Amino acid sequence: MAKVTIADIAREAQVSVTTVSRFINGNYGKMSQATRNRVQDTITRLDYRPSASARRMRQQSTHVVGVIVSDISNVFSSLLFSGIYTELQPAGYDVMLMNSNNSVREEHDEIERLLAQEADGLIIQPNSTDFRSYEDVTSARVPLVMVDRRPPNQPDSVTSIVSNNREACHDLVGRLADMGYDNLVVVRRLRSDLSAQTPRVEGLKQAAEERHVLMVTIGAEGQDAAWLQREIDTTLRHLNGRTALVSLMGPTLFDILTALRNLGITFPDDIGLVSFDDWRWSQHVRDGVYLLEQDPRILGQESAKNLLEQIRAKESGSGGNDPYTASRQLVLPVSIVKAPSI
Amino acid sequence: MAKVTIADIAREAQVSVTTVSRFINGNYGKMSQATRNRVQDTITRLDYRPSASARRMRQQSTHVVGVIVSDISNVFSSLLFSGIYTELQPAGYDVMLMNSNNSVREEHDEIERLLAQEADGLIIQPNSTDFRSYEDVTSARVPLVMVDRRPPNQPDSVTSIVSNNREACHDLVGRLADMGYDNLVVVRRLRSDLSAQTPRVEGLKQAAEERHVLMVTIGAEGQDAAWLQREIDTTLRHLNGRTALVSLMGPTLFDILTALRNLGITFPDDIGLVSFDDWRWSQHVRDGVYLLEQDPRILGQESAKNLLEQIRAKESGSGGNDPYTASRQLVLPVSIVKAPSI
DNA sequence: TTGTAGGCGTTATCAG
DNA sequence: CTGATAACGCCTACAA
Repeated sequence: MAKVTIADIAREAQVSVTTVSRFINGNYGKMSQATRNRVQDTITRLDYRPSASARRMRQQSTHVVGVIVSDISNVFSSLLFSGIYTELQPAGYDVMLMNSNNSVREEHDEIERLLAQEADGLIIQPNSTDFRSYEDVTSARVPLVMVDRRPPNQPDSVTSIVSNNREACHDLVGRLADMGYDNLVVVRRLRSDLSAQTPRVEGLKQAAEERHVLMVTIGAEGQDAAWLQREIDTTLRHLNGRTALVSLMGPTLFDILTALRNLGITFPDDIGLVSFDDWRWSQHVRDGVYLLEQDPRILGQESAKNLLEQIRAKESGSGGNDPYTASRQLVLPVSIVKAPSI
Repeated sequence: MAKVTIADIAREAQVSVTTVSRFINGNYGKMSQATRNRVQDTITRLDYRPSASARRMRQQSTHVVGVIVSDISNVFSSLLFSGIYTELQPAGYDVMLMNSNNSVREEHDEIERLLAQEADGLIIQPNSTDFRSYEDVTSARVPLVMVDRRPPNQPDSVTSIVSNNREACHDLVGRLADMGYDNLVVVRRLRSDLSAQTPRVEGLKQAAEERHVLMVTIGAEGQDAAWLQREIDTTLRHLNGRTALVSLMGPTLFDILTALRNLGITFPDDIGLVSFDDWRWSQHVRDGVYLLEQDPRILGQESAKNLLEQIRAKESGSGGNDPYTASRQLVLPVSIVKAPSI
């Protein structure tokens, strides 16, 4: 049973392919009710479905959008995708999702694949600190949104949607200092060259200097929970005064809690504890952990909305068919989930 | 700057399109090193990328696989996707991900979209209790894997990959009875017609009868945390003896913990607590919650592996081009994460 | 209101 | 080793 095509429908329904094509595209305008019904019936009878591949050839748009996240098993990514999908699906776009695994190389491959798919637009959570990694996209004039992270040399002509990590961290230190904390132990665990943790560290560092708080950074990149535990233990032994532990990402909080439990360290009695995380499971740990929280779903929605605008700008051709006239720089607020862990 | 095609390369490199096409597909077998280099250079110079849409037209396969999950914001779904992607990406397949939102209607739409995309195969976490919802797929002879849930009337000719929910629950009751529990309060929260919770309830119920344990089910469908709290409170007041609370899905555990805290009920002192969940955050709640756990990533990997086999079976044409000769019925074990909450 | 025919970018089948 | 050319399934001027 070979695939049924528009020609088959035309023959069976005794009409021309043009008529069938018009029907498919909803141009009933000039079509007698009779033919219309006949075509409809034949289509359902033969179980015909127009080939998306063939349509793409004749149109400039594929109605496919590509999304590359850095780690799909992280809750952040799935909520981000959820937000993206919520906007794109009703608009008639299908989404190809790729996981770059925090690797610049894999990311590059995936960008090429999506360009080969002629995706109408790309949303990327980037891994590279060098925007040149993404110039294949811009030089093809493909609508592009960079979300969650921003390469330092990214031009303003490309959309960026991020959280105000830096400021939120700055404010956090102010609060900790006001509460009487003397030291800050920051646990960082970078997984890719480019990370939202970087601006966070910067914000903490600057504020720590301003407020004369001692800041120690534990770089736990590639280290396991046991290592982290030893490191925390050693570090705390060397510090005098009141110390707050800051976890720069959710998964790290998990390891930190294990370490603290094993070490018999409690919060907020022995130390203060703060973490970035995008899901509130930790509110059930003791009396809850003080959180800095993003809303990945909103990041996703805003990304998708802007991407659609770029696509429209490109199609409408008003701005010289340049999608990047619709680009946008957006910084969303990090919100605070208060809890008695500090 | 119009899109550069294979013809442009041919012209610039002074060869025929055939040669370029051969180059693209890696058929260097019969090609002088000279032309080969010339083509390569021209391709990079003009920044040429073959059009996936056009290739699909000429081939029977699209190298695209469609995945429909029931709720992408659930950790289960993202880990499932992660497993699927891990297998499919290296095999050269791109993945379109769709979220059915636990809705049979949306799911149906998405199936149609994926069929229109001529996906080489579909992996579905189904919402419908009636397999006829999926017959559009099978009648098009498109490779299909049903994962996590199984419609009662699904034929064995279609791959099913699920966990042994029923047996795991049966065993659980045995253990609870041995430990001296008299009552079982089961919190169910179905979100779609078809759910992995159904076989779980069945397993619990059967074992409860066998072991003469009293089982009460709280159907929290569509109810919020406050409602659940009241319901738990009332139920517990009416029970004599030792009671274990069983949560049939992760998100519900979250609400249950809130309720218990608000009610001042502790575990394992006042009651026992057990939950299904696919992520171990709850090991940090008190001294940890006893869990029944699936590995969604493995479910995903197995799904993808079988899908690839079906695709190969179809292409090789050995079994009369029928992908379903490679179908498989697989039941993976639920594992137990012990913790002193019972 | 309906039909004809050419072309979208690629691959496969033949010939050289 | 390389080329010419006919499909693939659909859309859209242009005709009728």
